[in-house]
Amino acid sequence: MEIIKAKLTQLLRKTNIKGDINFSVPPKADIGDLAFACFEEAKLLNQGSVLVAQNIASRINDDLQGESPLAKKDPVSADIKEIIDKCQAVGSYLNFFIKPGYIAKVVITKIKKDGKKYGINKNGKNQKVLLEYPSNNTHKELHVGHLRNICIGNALTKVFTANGYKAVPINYVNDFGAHVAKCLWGLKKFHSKETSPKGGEQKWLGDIYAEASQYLAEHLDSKKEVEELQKKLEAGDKSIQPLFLTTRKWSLDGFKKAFDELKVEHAKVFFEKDVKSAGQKMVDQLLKKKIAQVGEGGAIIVDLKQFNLDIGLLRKSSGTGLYLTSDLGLAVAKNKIFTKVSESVHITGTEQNFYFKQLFKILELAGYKYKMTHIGYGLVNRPEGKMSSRLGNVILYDEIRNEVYEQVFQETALRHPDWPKEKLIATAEKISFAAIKFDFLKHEAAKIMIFDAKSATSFDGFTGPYILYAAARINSILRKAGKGKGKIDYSLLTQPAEKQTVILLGQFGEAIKKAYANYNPSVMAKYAFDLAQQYNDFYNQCSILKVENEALQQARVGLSAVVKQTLENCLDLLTIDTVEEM
RNA sequence: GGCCUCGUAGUUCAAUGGAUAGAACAAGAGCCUUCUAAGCUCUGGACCUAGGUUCGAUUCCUAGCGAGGUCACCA
Repeated sequence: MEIIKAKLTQLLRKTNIKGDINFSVPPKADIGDLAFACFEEAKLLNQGSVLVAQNIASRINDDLQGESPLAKKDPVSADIKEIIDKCQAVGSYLNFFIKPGYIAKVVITKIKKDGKKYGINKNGKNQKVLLEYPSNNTHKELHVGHLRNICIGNALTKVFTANGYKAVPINYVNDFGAHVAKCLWGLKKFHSKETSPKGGEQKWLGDIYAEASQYLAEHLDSKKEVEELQKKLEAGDKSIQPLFLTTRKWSLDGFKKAFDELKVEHAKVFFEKDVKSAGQKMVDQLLKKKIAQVGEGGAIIVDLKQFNLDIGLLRKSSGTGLYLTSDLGLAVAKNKIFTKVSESVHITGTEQNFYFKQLFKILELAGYKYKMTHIGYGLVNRPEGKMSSRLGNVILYDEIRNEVYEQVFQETALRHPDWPKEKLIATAEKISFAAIKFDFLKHEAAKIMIFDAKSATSFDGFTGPYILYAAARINSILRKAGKGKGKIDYSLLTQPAEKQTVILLGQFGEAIKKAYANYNPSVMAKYAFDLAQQYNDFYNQCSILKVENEALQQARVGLSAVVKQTLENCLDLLTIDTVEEM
């Protein structure tokens, strides 16, 4: 695609165009394949009207193919006939129709050559970017929000990498805050006599935490006990250490299992317990530098009102820390381990948007220079309303995974009664994760989304399984086609469905750039769906294996193979695997 | 109340200020002796309101209405 654009740019330059030359894709294929909009040119003439733009479009069109000397003599315009069927001025646009055979040859050859690397670029110049997610807490369970967080984080890591950055996924586990104190307090107070954790260790802790939170909200006088416990915890008091370490391990083991199956591969995990004291030290330093000050009741604060960011609380009046305290310590720890970081990306829920503005401003005041980005993702709601732990309608990660898997397994078993059980299980697992991940990634991160188990487990339409199905069909064709021999003539691919498929394949690299520019993996989800849909259209319109002409058959098999390659590359950015059959 | 998001078909979601606002689901009508029908084709159906900037606004600005989030000892 770039080659064609470059040649067209070269051509257009000959027609007295002064401004930048950019191309867009017309809304419908029957209008053209590539468009040059003349609005910019009209603006340069200080007459930004639609009429002027229209005149320019038809003037250029005449220059290119009319009776003008340029059209007749210029070698470039002769050369361009290899590439372009025709061009047409429509309104303020100049639309080009690309020659189907030519673009098929160029695009397919390129994908064959690049293989798994097709589509990526080196724009990032190998700069180091830290991506911090999902920043989960011990002593609590993984719920559907964490799942969305992980899907986004995984995909963004891949997108950064595909754009030439050195993306480093890290995690920051909050294992040392008030929530731990609450949980341990609740455990000691209400459950000290129970010997075996109910419903699994992780769930037991989660339940106790929820119970304790609710109790404390109603019994304010118990707060002091919890605070005492937190102080002991932070001081490393021996009376609480063993219980802390045991329960902490329960949580971490549970996380590891989930991370493994979701393919999260953190390069480094930071724990709050290890960075908190460094954070407290930094608070002292900020106090010395007069960036921080003593506030109400002896608490330590930073006044950020001049930045319209209210006041940041760095240390409680009791002397214990908060999230901000630890996050400062985390910044210190991160910079010790990772040098020359160009950007640090944090992925959390949008409810922390304000918090991260404060944090970034404080770090900036403290002298940190690298780019800091917060990606907030919207709440995950249920069709029947808001999710909240108090109402007891939080969906846990395990629940979703099991529910989707059950449904996928049954459907797969129904379709393939002859398959051995291991194959059914392996296939159903892959389809399940594809369904789940795709459902979360097809939405833009910042927006609130509704998780509907029904539509996520559906296999129709804009879903992961739909795309896997297209890939599975291609596999089937490739198996039957066997190995082709000799050179394949891709210029035989001139049917509309073939041409459209090829053009879409050629746009993959631009989709990767756009996903990066917007920090938005849903661009890749949309692309994968579009390509699968386009291939299904081709599949229905053109016989592949049953066509008489053997050369054409080989070309179509070749096209199928590169569609599969591109689909796989695209799904890989979403950490979704394809299946051989389904 | 201050600040930050967001209002698009019945539903869930798209659209760097640019062509007739795209999909998917749901509804209705078709397509398997033919490469996997978890597929394809066709039919209806939408920019919260009022101003402003612009040749041109779903997109930018202002106000209003509506939804959500957040505003120092919570995570």
